[in-house]
Amino acid sequence: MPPAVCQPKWARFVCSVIEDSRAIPQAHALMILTGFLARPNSPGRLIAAYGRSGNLAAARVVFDALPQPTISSWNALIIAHLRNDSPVDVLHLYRRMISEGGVRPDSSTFTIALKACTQLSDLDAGEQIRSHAYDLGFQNDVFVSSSLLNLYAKCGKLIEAVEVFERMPRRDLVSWTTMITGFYSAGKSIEAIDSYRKMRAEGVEGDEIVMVGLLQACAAMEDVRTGASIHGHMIRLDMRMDVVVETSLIDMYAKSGYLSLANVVFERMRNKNVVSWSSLISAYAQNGFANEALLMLVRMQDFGFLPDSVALVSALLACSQIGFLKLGKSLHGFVVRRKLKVGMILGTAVIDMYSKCGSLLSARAIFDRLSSRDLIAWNAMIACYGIHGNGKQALSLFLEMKETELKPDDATFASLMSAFSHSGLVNEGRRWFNCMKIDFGLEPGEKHYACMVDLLARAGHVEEAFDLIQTMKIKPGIAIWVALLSGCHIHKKLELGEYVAENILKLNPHDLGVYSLVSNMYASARNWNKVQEIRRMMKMMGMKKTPGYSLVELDGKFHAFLAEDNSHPEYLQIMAMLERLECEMRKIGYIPKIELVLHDLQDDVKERMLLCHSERLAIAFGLLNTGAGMRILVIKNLRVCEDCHDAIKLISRITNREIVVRDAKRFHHFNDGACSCGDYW
DNA sequence: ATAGGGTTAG
Repeated sequence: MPPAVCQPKWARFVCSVIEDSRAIPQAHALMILTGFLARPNSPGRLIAAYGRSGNLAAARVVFDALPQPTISSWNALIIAHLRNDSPVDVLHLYRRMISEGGVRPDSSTFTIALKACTQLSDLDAGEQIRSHAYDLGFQNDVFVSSSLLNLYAKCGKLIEAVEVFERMPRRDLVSWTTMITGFYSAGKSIEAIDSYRKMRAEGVEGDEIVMVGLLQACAAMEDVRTGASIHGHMIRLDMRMDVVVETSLIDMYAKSGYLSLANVVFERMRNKNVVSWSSLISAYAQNGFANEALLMLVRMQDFGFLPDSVALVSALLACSQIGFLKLGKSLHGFVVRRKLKVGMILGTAVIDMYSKCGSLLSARAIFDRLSSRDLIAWNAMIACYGIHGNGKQALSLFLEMKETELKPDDATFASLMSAFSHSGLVNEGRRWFNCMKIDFGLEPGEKHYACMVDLLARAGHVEEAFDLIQTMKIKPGIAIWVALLSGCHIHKKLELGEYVAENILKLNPHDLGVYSLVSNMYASARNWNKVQEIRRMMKMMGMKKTPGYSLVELDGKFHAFLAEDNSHPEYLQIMAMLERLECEMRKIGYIPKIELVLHDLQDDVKERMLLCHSERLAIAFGLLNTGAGMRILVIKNLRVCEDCHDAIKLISRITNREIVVRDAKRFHHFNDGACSCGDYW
């Protein structure tokens, strides 16, 4: 034992050195030599220091050497495990402490144990801890209560959470914040904002952490007004803006569609981390700016940040949107090389990327390799088969899923029904549409009805489709009537068609495509007055057609084509190619469907317009710039017209190429004069 | 001595 006079010195020395993780072992040795370790709180300090430095093993050695660990040592050891992401061990140690007896757990013991339960979403363990804490008289402890409140809220037990909150004798900023984020994570954003108002009414001042919760709630509601006013409030009060707050601001602006504001916040950040970069990438990807998202992925690496799985998921989403298979593949490779765990979210993103880039088989291979699959993963894979027009596979996957303990939801059925509608599987469609309601208790929504009407009407069961619409509890929207109308058009049900057309016009559609469908209907019925009227309506309303465009990738660069687009540098070669092809096509029976062109023009001008549809320009460009036998992938934002569909089939045969076109609804794999959709689109 | 509330993704 050192002389008593030395102790304060030792204490100061040990305490200062213990903050430096490299010096902990030396401090440890000194503490043993000097007997300092025998002081009541010293082992706790040492264990905590080892815990902070991530050296759990050493923390345990110190603890195990204690003849009679005090509560501070127990707590320090438990906290060390919580800090090092071992919530399972936290509960383990907690139970060991209880069963070994000798110490009385205190408020922080319960607090930590409850936090571990929250991380594990283990409500049962939480209940045990709660009852133990209450037995020992901690029911009014703010720390225990807010930890319990958090556990309930994060596990979706909102009623219990509110109960705990209301029983608290004293509510401080932390308990309010817990309640607010609890409401947010239970999907009750309005209640979250309301709670904040109540908190202020009780005179509690907010800090930057509670603002994060509020911003998340605003983001969920896409309420930029409230979000921006919170932002302003923070600036006025000169609150500390740390990375987390700023990232929440970026997310709030992005989710509300204000990308430029999100970008301003991002550019002004003094400290950026991987999360802030990821949130910006996600902002761009979610708003359809694939190019910007991918640029940011590159830029973050220039700034020394390695993309984490969140950034990769967003980048994969961007690849899906534009059909960037090459980059998607190399991102997948990056994931494998970095040995990132391909969890469900990343796995589903990879599946979605392969599928939307036309590689259905790769998508399935990844799906089969996932170690666990949740509902979203299954839904995504079923949707893959759907957009590729493979209804039978979609169904068999659905049946496989039914055998798991997962419960199909409305998204599952939306994917399944759309798969049926893309494959013309009428009987299966009828059967599972009814099953959805009867066996699964799911009320079909707009999407499900639209698929069913489309399926029935196009298969010729127009009246049945019409009857189905009559039984709907919700008011049928434009999509449903349009599905019925195209069925009427195909099957020449002119009388019903005119009635449906009237219904559609009453709903004031804003899409010019809908008007041309209606106009075509009237033209088939030889109702020229109506055709004229619609033409006048279209002019009067000054409606612009959504410009159709097609994308094709070459050497990592994307080339975009509009219809009749002469701006591309290779325009002349492209046109020459298309004319050459048309000549060949006519020899094997191609007749341009000039009736699809609505304008009052000479026939040869109409033919020319068809020839210059964006997908054909993109395909010709692809043919010109890729070697024989290479597959061509074209992404189109609108649907492929009937004439292009015919034409591309012939082009695939003449050029002996596999041509894949992804349009607004689905994939068309053209090969040797045929299309995978079998003209069913 | 230690402890409760916060950011991004399919």
